[in-house]
Amino acid sequence: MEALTSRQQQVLDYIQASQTQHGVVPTMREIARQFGFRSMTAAADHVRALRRKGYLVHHPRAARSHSVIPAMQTMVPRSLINVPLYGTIPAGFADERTQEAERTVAIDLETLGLRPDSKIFALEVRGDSMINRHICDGDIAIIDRSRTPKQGDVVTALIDRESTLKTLEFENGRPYLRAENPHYLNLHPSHELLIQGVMVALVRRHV
Amino acid sequence: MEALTSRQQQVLDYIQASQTQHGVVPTMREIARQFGFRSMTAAADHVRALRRKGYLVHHPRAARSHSVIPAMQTMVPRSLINVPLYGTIPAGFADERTQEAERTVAIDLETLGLRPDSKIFALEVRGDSMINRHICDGDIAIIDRSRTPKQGDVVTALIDRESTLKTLEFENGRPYLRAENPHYLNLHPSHELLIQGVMVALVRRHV
DNA sequence: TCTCAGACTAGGCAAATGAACAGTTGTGTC
DNA sequence: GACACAACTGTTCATTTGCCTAGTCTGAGA
Repeated sequence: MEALTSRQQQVLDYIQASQTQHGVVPTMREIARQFGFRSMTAAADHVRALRRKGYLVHHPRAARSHSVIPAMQTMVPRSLINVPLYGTIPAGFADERTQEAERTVAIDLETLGLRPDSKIFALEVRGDSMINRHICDGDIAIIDRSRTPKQGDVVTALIDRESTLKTLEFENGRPYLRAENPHYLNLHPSHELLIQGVMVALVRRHV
Repeated sequence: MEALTSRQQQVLDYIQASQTQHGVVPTMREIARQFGFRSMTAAADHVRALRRKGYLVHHPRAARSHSVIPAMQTMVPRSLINVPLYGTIPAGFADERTQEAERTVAIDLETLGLRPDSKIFALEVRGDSMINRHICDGDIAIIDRSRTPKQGDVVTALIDRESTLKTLEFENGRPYLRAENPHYLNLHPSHELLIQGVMVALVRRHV
């Protein structure tokens, strides 16, 4: 894609910002006013240059008909979903409980390399039981419920009506949960092990 | 939200479809033509009803200025941006170099608690020099260039034509870069310290 | 020095467009 | 029957808006 001059970039940015903020593409006169042009031809020149270079398409003679073609958007169609973010997962959570989530996180499936049909939710990490796997208190774990857990996976499981993050291990064919911190004990379930999902990604806010 | 008549629903669907397919909202005359109305007032009446019932907003007298309000969008306004993801940041990178990024990452500004005017890019972490701060090889660091680095911040700085992630520290008022791994040496810059940005978040793909 | 493209000023035309007014028709409701 | 309202027709008007012509200025190359 042909490079833009700094002024052309400014105009493109303004059109794009106006489109997302007001939902409407600016007219030539609005562009001219925004940049202090006393003539609309200046704006028209820039828009023409942006069209020529392939950053804009438009329907001739139609009002406000410019469409920005963000390079990224056209090249990589992004699949974005909002997933619920739980502080702690209550016992027996199910799909219908989605509205109980306090917050949501926008997840880009492609960036994280996930399949579109994955069943995703997010869980805020409590404590430092997984610190040796570099999962810290306050981190947001992205959990896939549709994935079948394998040995060594970080999984979230229901223990004493609270869900905790642990590493799934096997001993003599029997699964148990290993904490990645020597101060924590491993959990050998007496009955059935209730795994809620496999951690597939992690997001950390750095203050 | 007030219910729509079937005809109003059809008009709303057409406006919405036109917006996503052509990127442009139809005019009154285009709506009329689509439905075979011989008068634009019919279209105008429907659009007016949709406005009254809260399904559309518009800027009076502005052409093609109707915006559909999908229930979801109005409830959760998300500010999502695509940021360039660099493997390594070449020396002297600047705004114009954006197109050199191999990939992009979709970032939800709200989830990460970032200001909308932040200048963000992403950097793939190489090596384990920050392992004691739980930043691993392969992690994606989200860097804000507009933030002023403070003591203790994880920053990316230009060392020997390669950018590395380090902790910013001060000794006798002079800044230096500390590695969070005892096997790595701290960097005391001889001349000027070139800090490219402050790490504000981290994303990790967990296989 | 000449040329060319980018970035503008100035003014104007014609098409595109929203909106208003005055009606008509059908459906349901009190 | 009176009334309200959705769903239209037909027409006109005032703006809004894209786009055109003509020309200036400036800096980078050839």
